[in-house]
Amino acid sequence: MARFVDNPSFPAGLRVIAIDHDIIVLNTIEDMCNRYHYQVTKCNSASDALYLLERKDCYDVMLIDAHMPNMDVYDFVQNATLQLNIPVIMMAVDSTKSSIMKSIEYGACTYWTKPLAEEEVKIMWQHVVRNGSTENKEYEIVGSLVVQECRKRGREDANASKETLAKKTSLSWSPELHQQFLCAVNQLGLDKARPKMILKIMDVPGLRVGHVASHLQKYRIHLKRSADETKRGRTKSKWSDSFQAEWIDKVHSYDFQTKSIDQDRNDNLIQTELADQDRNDDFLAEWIDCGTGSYLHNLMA
DNA sequence: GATGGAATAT
DNA sequence: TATATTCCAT
Repeated sequence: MARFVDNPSFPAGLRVIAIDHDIIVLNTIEDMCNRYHYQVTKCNSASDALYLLERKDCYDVMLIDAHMPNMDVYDFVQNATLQLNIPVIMMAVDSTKSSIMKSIEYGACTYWTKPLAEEEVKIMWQHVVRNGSTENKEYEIVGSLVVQECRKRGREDANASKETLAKKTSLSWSPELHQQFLCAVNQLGLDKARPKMILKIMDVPGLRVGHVASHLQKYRIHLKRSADETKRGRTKSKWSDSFQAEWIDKVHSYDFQTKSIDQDRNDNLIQTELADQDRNDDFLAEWIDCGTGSYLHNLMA
């Protein structure tokens, strides 16, 4: 975004990558973009798209056909948005509610029905501005996931695949995401919670079973350590204490103003608030004990 | 083959 | 350390 702030000619020069298997569509897009002095790169195959997107920071916005041959476009869009932090606009002839919803769910910022309306192209830059306003030096915010940019920039081979894009990011378990995780775990019961079910209950776009499995593993280790400490009579180890405090503090600072849309989650937050008012110290213990006492008991036995 | 979980790598 | 990935058992 910085490149636009002091640029009086903006949005002229907006860098657009258009991906569609149909050359005619690409040419139409190019014509329209030219009228507004956008700089267009046309691309009519999945492999070209991957190749062009290998280098980051080359485009401000991506237009992509929802039905590219030889490509799982939704998966691609998901990975591309995570990695590139640019707005993605999906295009298709059909505009059923389900396809629009799916596009948005996978990270597209909007969905255009073909043939494209010139007005849409004209105001395309607004999506870039909106996207940029959520920009942060360290994080990209994608849906409800926060993804840390990968620091390493290893060389990549030419046959870049979606994995190449996907592998560069790592998920950060924000307090709110952890909260959702806890809700799911408690709903299932800690002893019965399995990654796949947790994932299903959390229902967070882009979150994968591997993410959950890894987090669950860490979470169990934390619980076990905490239980061991208690067993040995040391009230609370500095370590587990700071872990608890960290989550609690972040949850507090995060969300009590921005209530969740999701009613379940809202309820959980309210529950959290009440627990906090009553006994701040016992907050996490109460929360964990809810339905998971037996697991803790087993650990401590 | 799908899944879960521990071990291991990054 | 946090998270991702691999490896092995079920």
